[in-house]
Amino acid sequence: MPNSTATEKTLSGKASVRLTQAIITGELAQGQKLSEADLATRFGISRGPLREAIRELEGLRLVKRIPHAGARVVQLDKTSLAELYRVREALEGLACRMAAEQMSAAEVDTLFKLLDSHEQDIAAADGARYFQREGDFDFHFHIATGSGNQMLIDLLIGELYQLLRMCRYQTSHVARRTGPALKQHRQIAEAIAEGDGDLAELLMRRHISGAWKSMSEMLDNKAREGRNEQ
Amino acid sequence: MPNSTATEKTLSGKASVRLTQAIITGELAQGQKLSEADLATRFGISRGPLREAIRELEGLRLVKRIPHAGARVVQLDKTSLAELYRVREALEGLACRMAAEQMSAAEVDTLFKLLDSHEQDIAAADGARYFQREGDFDFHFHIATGSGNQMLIDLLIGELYQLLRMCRYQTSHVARRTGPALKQHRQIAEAIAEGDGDLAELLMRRHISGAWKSMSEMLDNKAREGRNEQ
DNA sequence: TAATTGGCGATTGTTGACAATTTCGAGGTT
DNA sequence: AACCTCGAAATTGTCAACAATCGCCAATTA
Repeated sequence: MPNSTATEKTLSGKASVRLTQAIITGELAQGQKLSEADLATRFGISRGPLREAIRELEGLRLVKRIPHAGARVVQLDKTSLAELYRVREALEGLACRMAAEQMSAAEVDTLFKLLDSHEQDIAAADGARYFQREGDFDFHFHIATGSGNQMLIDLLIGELYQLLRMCRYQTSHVARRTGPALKQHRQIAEAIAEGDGDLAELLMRRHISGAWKSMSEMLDNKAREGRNEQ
Repeated sequence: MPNSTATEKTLSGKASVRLTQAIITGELAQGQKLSEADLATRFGISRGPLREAIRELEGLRLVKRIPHAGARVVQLDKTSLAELYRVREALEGLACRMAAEQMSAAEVDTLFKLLDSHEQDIAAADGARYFQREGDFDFHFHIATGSGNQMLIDLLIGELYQLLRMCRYQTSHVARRTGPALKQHRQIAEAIAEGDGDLAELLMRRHISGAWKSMSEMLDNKAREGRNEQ
């Protein structure tokens, strides 16, 4: 529940969060065309606000619009995901370094509490699911915010994370190793607590490039399965 | 003339580029409110397309919108600029590394031709002006494009560079040392030509952090002058 | 006199009808 | 049979009127 923009009172705002949800959950499939008339009637609003909502999602990079040809949900093929992770590594690396340099003691404390909470969730029955679905983002969210760099925060939370959520949600059915990830999170948190910017950035970059490696393999497996099924 | 989006046939598209120009040149001052009715009549269009244009600029981070309270041109104070340059260093560093890793020979050639052209412009009478206003961007544009990472390209060209252009255009009256910048550009281009990603990233980061240092000093001087005038 | 509240004006949000453009299919031609 | 052209339907873009919300100023009250 990010909802960065505090715009939930206006119709276009409501439509925007609803559309975002629909896209992230896959209710609107990747590459699917967004018919203005259809969606407007489905949401019970006029086409005006709906168009603005679509433009808002365009800003979040969740849809691509072509004049006179309509808007489609963005397509995340393997190439795009590789690009996304590469950019993410650079930006989150920076965020992590800045967080280490200037997070307040209270914020660091919250960070560790987050980790404890996640550990418990994982111990629980369906913890793995929860962790991979949204819990993981709490950690990265908190670090991004802790960077204190508003532009960086906007870029990460407002754009990259939406795409990541979409990708992750739609591949959440496959198993994931949550153990290593949590251990890496702890290491990162400790580097931040010690104010070691160099180490914090290094660990975060390694964490993300590892996540990409894992995701990349998974996509290959999925592609192979798909071929075999046919 | 970036105009990434090939949308110039629709009214909202035209209004968008016109607004962008007005903001970058300072014809619309920073922090100024954008009245829908006023701008619509000034552009000879209806409020509908104009609203969409404003939302487009919101995506470029050139305006900030608050529901029921209107849109204002973004305010670039020193803090925001520091944030911008920090993010830019990370992203252009990455772009430069990737460009070094995989730019084609033809692209590298174009890069050097660009540098030659810039050198001549500087030699000319008002070369310094031209260089600082737009010519410099050609160089960074080309490297961003050469990274081959579409997401990175969108982020740099679609968002960061617009803000930089605005900032630079509006401070273009002050003197700038163009010599060192051009020399650094040459060094970067050579690192790219040799495929040395590490060096290319290092040099680009240094180039940008140096640019920020120079810009930062200039802002301080300006602030001091302002104080003395009063 | 200072703070509060009420209403008035201005601005933004929303709507449904209308215009322009693209797309898709039918028909004819080579 | 394949290709091109033309036209109609569907979709997007634009408009002007209407409704809702916010900010400001004045009147009122403690």
